[in-house]
Amino acid sequence: MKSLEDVAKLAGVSTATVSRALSRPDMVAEATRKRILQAVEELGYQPNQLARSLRQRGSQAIGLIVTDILNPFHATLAKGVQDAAEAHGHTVFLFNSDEDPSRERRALETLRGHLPQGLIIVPTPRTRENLKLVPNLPVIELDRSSGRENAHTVMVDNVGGARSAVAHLAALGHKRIGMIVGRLDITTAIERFQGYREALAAAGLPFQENRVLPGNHREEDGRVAATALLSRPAEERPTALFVGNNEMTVGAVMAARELGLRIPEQLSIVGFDDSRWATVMQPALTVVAQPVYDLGFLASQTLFSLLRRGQTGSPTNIRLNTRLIVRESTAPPLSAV
Amino acid sequence: MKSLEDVAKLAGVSTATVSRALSRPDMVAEATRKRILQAVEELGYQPNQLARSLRQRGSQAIGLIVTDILNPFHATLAKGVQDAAEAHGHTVFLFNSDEDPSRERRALETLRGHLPQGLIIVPTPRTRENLKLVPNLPVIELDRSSGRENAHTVMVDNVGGARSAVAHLAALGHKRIGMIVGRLDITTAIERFQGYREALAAAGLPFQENRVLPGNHREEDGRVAATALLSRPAEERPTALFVGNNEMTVGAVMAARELGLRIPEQLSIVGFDDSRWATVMQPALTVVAQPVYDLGFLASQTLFSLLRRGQTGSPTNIRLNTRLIVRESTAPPLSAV
DNA sequence: CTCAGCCCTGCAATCGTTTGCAATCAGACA
DNA sequence: TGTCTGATTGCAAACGATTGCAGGGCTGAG
Repeated sequence: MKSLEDVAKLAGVSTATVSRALSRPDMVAEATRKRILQAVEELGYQPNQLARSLRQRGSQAIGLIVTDILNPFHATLAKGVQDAAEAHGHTVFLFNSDEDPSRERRALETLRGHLPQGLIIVPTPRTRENLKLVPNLPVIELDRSSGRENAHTVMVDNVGGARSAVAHLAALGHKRIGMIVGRLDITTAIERFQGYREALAAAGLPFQENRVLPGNHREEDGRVAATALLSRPAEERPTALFVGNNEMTVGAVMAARELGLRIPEQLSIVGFDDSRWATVMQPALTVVAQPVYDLGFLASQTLFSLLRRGQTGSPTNIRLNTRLIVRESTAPPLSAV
Repeated sequence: MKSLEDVAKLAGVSTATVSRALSRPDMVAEATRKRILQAVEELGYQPNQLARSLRQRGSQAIGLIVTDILNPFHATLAKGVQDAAEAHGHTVFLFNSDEDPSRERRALETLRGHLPQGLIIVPTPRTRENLKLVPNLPVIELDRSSGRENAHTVMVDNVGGARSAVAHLAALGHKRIGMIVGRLDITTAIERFQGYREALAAAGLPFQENRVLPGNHREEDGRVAATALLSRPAEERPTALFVGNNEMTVGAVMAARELGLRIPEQLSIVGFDDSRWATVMQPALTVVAQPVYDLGFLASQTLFSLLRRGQTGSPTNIRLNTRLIVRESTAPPLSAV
């Protein structure tokens, strides 16, 4: 590795001048600068970020902690965040909490050692406490809320999205609409559940607790919950299902197939969050689509504008709209035909 | 942020002793160490990685550059790499080249500034030159080969995988087997293409150039290529298609649907690389499955054993086996029934 | 010709660790 | 008691950048 000193020697100046030539070009004379830049070129010099960050007490980096990088939803978030960060000349340190608060904790400890400028995090139920590890770090909460006071958040309109899904089912004539909801200690699940109930009420349908089952966001949970909901006698069985996240929807579809229920004739399904397989499967799935990439990109931008302006008084709270995409997995119930 | 000095003051020793108490416990007296550890605990001290790495001329981190983080294949690789790295107490700096050599170049420049211990990279066609930016860095090439001499590689048996897919089709009675191959400047595509030809030869089928079309690995390329191959008159049209990567397979399936070809009755399809939608779509897709997570995990492990032992003379070259999973998208051709 | 003022540049301290070397101290041994 | 050994500890110099301050040279005005 070449250092500032090598460049300085070659250009016949001091390291201070080289440093200035690179970071504050207007402070050094035209001729000197040219000479320095040439030396830089010749040696293939690249600044040592560690030394720079150490001296400046802060790196040109931000942290990103998602809960499941294998989920395309999170991968897309990560890409959005990275693209925006790159445009601001920052590096992203990506960590994976796997929904596990103790892994999240470790990620924060590691991250802290690298003196990031800020953090974007998809919270777990323990994020509130864990964030005490990084007391003065600007944080943007992404997709979910941790419940901290004055937190900056970038999320989608979960209530509205759920409402539109369930309203769609109700409009088709469904009376018995079930829901597979996520973990109720996570805000997205809570909000989607609320939207479900609001839409039922708006359609004049009764809310029945036994038509709702929780799951832990994984495919298998969706299958188990759907199997339970759909195994009941035909006259009680839900004719439509609203599923609270993408992975569980796969499970629900599989369960319906195993039970021999044809979609959409015998069962309508709406999922939350669009995905590759939702468009490829047959029948193609009706979903509440989220602007996932934008979510990540905006979170990143919000963080950077926060960094530029300093922490202003009032927190930023962004909600992006969802969009109902009606495909082939929803149709009027048999009885209504 | 607390520093070594804060801890030293509280424990009544010098910073040198604190440093040693943490990194080489046997060098400091039992009693002192206890006192220091308590001070560390009390202050919530966390070492500044930047200072440490600067001094040690190397960070506890490795770099990972993949070509498309949105592709679940790469996301899974990343998880494998990260899990193994974490087990070794290392951080992973993840970058995304998007198959773009100049982005790859920038990633390498950024990475270099952080003094990583090593690098795991999914090469692009320009990786050979780009790697000159990081002259002495231990590198593991993942999934593909860049063509560098003595490179360490961790890949799958692409030739064998392709052979098994095409042999399967031939055994079903297909005579006209087409292939959608990737970019022929990427080794995975070259090898899979080779496997395709070997299998044809082994089955006594002629190789016909006009049954093979290249694509750029994206869904759209698969659709275009498949449309071209399948639009020919029924008596020339391939009755089976082997597609060289996961994204393009989606496109091929879509194209077949648009052309009104029923799978598998009128067209058999085998894809390379398993995925979520391949199991969910109907008919479920027959695929050549790769041990993706293991691929990433092993690459990471290989890198760490390399770091421990130092660069030994002979390069490590690992090939993992693929596995043909026969589902519902392959059947005997109509003519053979 | 002198001197103020502006540009440009260099000196040297600093960021928080690690680590070679030297100093200190206690105990052992003759 | 004097010396030696070995275990602990501290001093101070790195690592490679940034930056406040001061100095040197040049310009132009008086």
